[in-house]
Amino acid sequence: MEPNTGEGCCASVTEAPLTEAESDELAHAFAALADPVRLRLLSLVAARGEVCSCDLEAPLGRSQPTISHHTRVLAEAGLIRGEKRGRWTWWSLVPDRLATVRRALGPV
Amino acid sequence: MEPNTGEGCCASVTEAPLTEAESDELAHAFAALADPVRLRLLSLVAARGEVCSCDLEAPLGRSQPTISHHTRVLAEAGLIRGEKRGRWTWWSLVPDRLATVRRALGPV
DNA sequence: CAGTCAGATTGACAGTTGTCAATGAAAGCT
DNA sequence: AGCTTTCATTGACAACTGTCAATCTGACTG
Repeated sequence: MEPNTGEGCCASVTEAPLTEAESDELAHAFAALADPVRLRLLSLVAARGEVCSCDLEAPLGRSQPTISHHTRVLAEAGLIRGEKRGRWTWWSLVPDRLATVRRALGPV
Repeated sequence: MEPNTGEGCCASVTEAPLTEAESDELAHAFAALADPVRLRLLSLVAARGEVCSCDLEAPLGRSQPTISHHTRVLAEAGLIRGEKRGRWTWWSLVPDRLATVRRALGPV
């Protein structure tokens, strides 16, 4: 069994004891997922493929600054990516990052 | 495509917009995973199969009340299960729960 | 029964987080 | 240039969270 160096492709909770660096990194990702508004935001982005911020306020029932806060948290965790086009910022998923986090919870 | 009722077996962020109930439930699970000490605790339990609380203080570098706090959070999220045998509480994973949370992050 | 040991609970405190109103910044329109 | 729209940033505040010292509860031991 490979030692878990903290730099590998797939740190997993169930494979080998996590290093501090790995657990910090993973905890950051899970923290981004640990809010119901952000989870619904994520599912809206997933459902529509691409969404601009202004289309999130109504379905999520939060103010514009709050939406901006949540998109930033998700983006900093690498789970979504924003692309500015004209006046709009278009948000989309980062599937690889989601897959990495998912794999951290155990064998596929 | 099935509507997401909030009572199904596998609410998923990437399948259909989450209901508020689903996102609350999921966020609770992710919040339990959103701490590096708890992630390392989880990986220790996974590595050894069964662990008693007293064996967690040293590797995690936290006091006994803090360990007790973290095991409680993980247990309330359904991710680990504690069984009292004599003076010790033995902790083990709940694989089904881990799988459910994992599946919430997308298709297998 | 008195003592010890594993673990839970309580209380306190500092640090973090979700929220919104107000403001700022950049792009497009007239 | 001036106005509007879209989003980001700042500041403030209440709520929550991780941590430990102190204490309490049970279970075993002698």
